[in-house]
Amino acid sequence: MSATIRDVAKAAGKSVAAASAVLNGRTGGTIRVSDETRRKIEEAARSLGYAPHPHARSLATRKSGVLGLVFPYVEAFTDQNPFCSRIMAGVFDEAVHLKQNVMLFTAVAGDSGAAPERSIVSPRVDGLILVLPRPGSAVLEQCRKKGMPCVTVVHRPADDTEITVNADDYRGGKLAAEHLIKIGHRRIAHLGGTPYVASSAPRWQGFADTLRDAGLGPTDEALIPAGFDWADGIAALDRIMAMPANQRPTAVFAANDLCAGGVLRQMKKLGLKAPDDLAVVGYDDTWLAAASEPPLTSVRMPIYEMGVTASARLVSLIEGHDVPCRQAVLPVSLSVRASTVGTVGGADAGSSGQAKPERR
Amino acid sequence: MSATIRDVAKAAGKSVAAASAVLNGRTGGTIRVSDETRRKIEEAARSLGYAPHPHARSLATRKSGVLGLVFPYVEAFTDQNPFCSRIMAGVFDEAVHLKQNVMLFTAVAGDSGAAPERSIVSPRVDGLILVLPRPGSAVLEQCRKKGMPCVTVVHRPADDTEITVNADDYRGGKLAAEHLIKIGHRRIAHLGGTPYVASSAPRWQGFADTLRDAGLGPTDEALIPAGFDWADGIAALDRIMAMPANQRPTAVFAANDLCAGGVLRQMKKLGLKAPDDLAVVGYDDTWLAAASEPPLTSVRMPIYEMGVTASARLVSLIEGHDVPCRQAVLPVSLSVRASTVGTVGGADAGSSGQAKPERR
DNA sequence: ACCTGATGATTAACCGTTTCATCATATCAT
DNA sequence: ATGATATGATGAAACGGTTAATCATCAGGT
Repeated sequence: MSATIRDVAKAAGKSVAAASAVLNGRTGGTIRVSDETRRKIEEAARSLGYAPHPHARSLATRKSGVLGLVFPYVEAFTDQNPFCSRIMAGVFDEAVHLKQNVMLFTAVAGDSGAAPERSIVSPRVDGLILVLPRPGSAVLEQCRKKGMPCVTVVHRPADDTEITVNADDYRGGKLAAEHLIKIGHRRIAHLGGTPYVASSAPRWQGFADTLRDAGLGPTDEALIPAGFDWADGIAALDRIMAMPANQRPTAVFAANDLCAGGVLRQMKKLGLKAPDDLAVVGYDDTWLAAASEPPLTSVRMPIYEMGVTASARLVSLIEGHDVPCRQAVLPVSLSVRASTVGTVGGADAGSSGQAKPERR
Repeated sequence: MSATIRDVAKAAGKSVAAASAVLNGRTGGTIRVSDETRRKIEEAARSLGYAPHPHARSLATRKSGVLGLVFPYVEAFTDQNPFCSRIMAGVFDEAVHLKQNVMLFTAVAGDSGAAPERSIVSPRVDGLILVLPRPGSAVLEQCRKKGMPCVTVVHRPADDTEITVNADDYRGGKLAAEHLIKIGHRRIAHLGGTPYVASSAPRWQGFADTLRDAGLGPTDEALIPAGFDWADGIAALDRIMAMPANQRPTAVFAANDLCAGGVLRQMKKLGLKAPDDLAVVGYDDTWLAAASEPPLTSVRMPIYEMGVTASARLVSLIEGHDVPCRQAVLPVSLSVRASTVGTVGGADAGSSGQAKPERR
């Protein structure tokens, strides 16, 4: 059907080796061609609409030009939490920029029941980006065994040879605590602490250390176990309201924007107003934060940039350059909005969250 | 590095043809093997940890086992609108079910500036799913030219040979209008009508026809041009409030949930309450609808199912079965919540939107 | 003794590239 | 003349599979 390199060579009256060299710009090495030959081959390729067959090329070069992006569970794409989409956007954008393709996987057995790591870790991809909030992964182990380049995202590294991309979770917890302390709060709780999620512990650490340094505990009540969903926020608020009024926190630092949204929703239902009755800080600073009512103060996590970084590092790895600093930790910042400091900035609802990132 | 089929054959003391036949279950045809030989080959493959090289196989069989999923713009993944994520979820789930892989593309030139259709329409994939809200596409043309199997989603087909997956947009518009008429509204506007988006016209048609059948217009004021973003909703409400009170609609049918969310937000800012001051109907029935305040009545579009359908049809096409009914139109329904009928169903905020779809 | 058909398995071509090893010719210094 | 070097180009072997064509052996029927 489609023209092959042999067709091009024949049409130009030259050998396939010459054609291959010209078409790949590899004419500086052992193979040399005259300008005349180059012209003929290029002309033939153009007029035949030649495009190299990716699989044939991959077979010969042992490079596929494909990055595998692996999410830990099937619901990743359909989550309310925009985290996965934004990671994907960053990974994809940078991959395109580096002329790589992206193939999608989830690290759970399909209905065939076959072990997914066997099919994911294959020459189909040159390397893998693993989004791994929880420790341990058969795919990761398989990568090491087979020597497949691999970058983990939101993963606590098992040892320092692992290439990781994380946000500065400790600092995130610290920023939230500092902000709430600075605006006068004295009883502050964290909704979070999911034990198996890698980023939970450092966030709590940063938060707790800051409270301690300010002489404010942390008390036993400072950690209210909560997950990352809307429903977790609703449940958490109910637990707070069930506490004796004199122990009840005046501010909370939620696990993420979605959880914080649940808190705000439940407050509204109970007739409470943020920030007066309870100040609320979210995490991630997705567009949800800017769109919620009232707009949510949130720790901005550079999710898109984490995706970009992961792609860039993986490609470095694939090309054989060892990446300089194995464990990347991207900076976080605080977006202050009305859920902690009343109305800010006049008529505007605060900045717009992370809706439309720019390329670097 | 990894074991090849030749290694397996050697270890079993058999030919590669026999090994290939056994390992692919192709032993009924021209090639026959004894039980003894089969056992030896299977044993050898297991002990060597043999896995076939995908590219070598693809090269020989001219099938890659990869579906390409093409979004029209780079922001698809990072959009506030969960539409693209949900399509992707459906496509991916069904692909996994059918033992296919998914590769991601966007139909815009990367920073190389090269025409994307040349690299997307390639033997790298067996077929393509094109999410194409707007008419015309270089990728689509290229597909037809090269004979690559191809399914479009949310696309108005150019001719009836095109395989498409759509929701019943006409009925969606009708459902929204019927609902609002039934609960007593007489001046109803549609925020939408984006001319180049395929689904806009039929939605307006269904809406306008229903109004007409009820003897309610549509009047000139019944169509308020608006796009699909939060900001479009805000702008639309401002336009409505600028109208003379006796022409102002008492209900609006918004382009989608995001747009409806913008309307609700702006209403809150102006001290207006839904549904008393203005009833609002959204479209898509994503989780946004259930989570907004008040919860939004919305036309449910089976987005996830559209993705599933697209995958299933593409695989049929690839396998050579012509699909029975070329233009699939999936049913829509109406999720009634408090933004049109005050508090519904007592304490609950209405159903939960389309958060966690089940596999069929 | 000879043909027929079934059974079990192999050989080799092919898929479309890349790339190493080699070759032919011309130029240039000795 | 002769060997060395540079230039331009080619043939053929990988890469790791699939598969059509072929072959060897043996049992059964005539």
